[in-house]
Amino acid sequence: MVRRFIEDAGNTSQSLGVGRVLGQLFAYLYFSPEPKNLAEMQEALGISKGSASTGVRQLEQWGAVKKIWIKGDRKDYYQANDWLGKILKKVILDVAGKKMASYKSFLEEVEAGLPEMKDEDSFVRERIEHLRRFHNRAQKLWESALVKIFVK
Amino acid sequence: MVRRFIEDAGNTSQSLGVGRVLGQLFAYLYFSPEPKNLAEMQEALGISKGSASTGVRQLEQWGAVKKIWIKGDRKDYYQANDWLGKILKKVILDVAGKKMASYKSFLEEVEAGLPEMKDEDSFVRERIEHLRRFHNRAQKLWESALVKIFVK
DNA sequence: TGTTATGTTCAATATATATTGAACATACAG
DNA sequence: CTGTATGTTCAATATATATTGAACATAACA
Repeated sequence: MVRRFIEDAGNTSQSLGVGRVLGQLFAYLYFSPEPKNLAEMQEALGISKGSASTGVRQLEQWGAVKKIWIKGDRKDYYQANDWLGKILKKVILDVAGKKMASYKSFLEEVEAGLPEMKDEDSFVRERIEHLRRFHNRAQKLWESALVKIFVK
Repeated sequence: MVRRFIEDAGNTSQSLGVGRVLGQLFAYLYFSPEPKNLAEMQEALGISKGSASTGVRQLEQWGAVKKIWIKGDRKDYYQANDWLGKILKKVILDVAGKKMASYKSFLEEVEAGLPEMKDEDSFVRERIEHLRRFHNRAQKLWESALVKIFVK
């Protein structure tokens, strides 16, 4: 049963756009009472060493998982946190933030190209002006959303 | 210059996760004073007939573009709308909505599997309970966000 | 210090997703 | 009704992204 949940979680994380492994890893740890090491994750999920290592660190960066030291054991153990809300916020901030950045750099390129533009392209200039005004509003909205997310 | 903007828009839409063609198409129409037909789009962007057709209809569904009839001409012409805010909202609703749906169906599967679960898995049951509570809160938040987006 | 167990990196590869284009559908003109 | 110009569909293919795994790094211990 739990095996199936993990499988489903992998499919879901995949369609959410963060790759199959992350979902599987988190679900595996989330449903495990004891912390697990990389070898166990690899074995349980049938994934590679590299994926387990990379994936679990990504989860850690999102605060989805914490590292546990077990004395006398060289291996790194990991356990899922269950602050689901917190985790989701971080993931959204991270993912959406990257998208924001990509969009912003597009706008910067447009603005950089603007001076080179011939005067006859007044329609284009106007549209760019619209775009810029929209960008300013959207930027402010996004920043206030960031504040809300962080404060709450 | 405008050619470059269109190119950039394609790269941006790609990294935003909606494919290169949609960005190119919208930018092309957004910077064109006159409406354009499918053949022109195809020609200007170097894309296939299929892509032009499919892409422009997707844009239309998002309200990013409107169809124009020119009398005496059999072809369909399209023109960009410049309600950028409105468009962005629709796109986000659509994209995020699909993701929501995928996540929701995951949760449904988990709930469906629950009765089959052995009693000894009390830890798993507890975690599922957490998950469900989180889901309810998140669902409400999402719905209120929907309302805000639609009302404003 | 050298040996071993573990974790990390990144070029090669597999997988998922977007795009193409040829076959098909549609509708207007003659 | 037939021929032609246009739009659509979807299996094949190309592209972008995620995953693998062998080589490398690191640190604990003898």
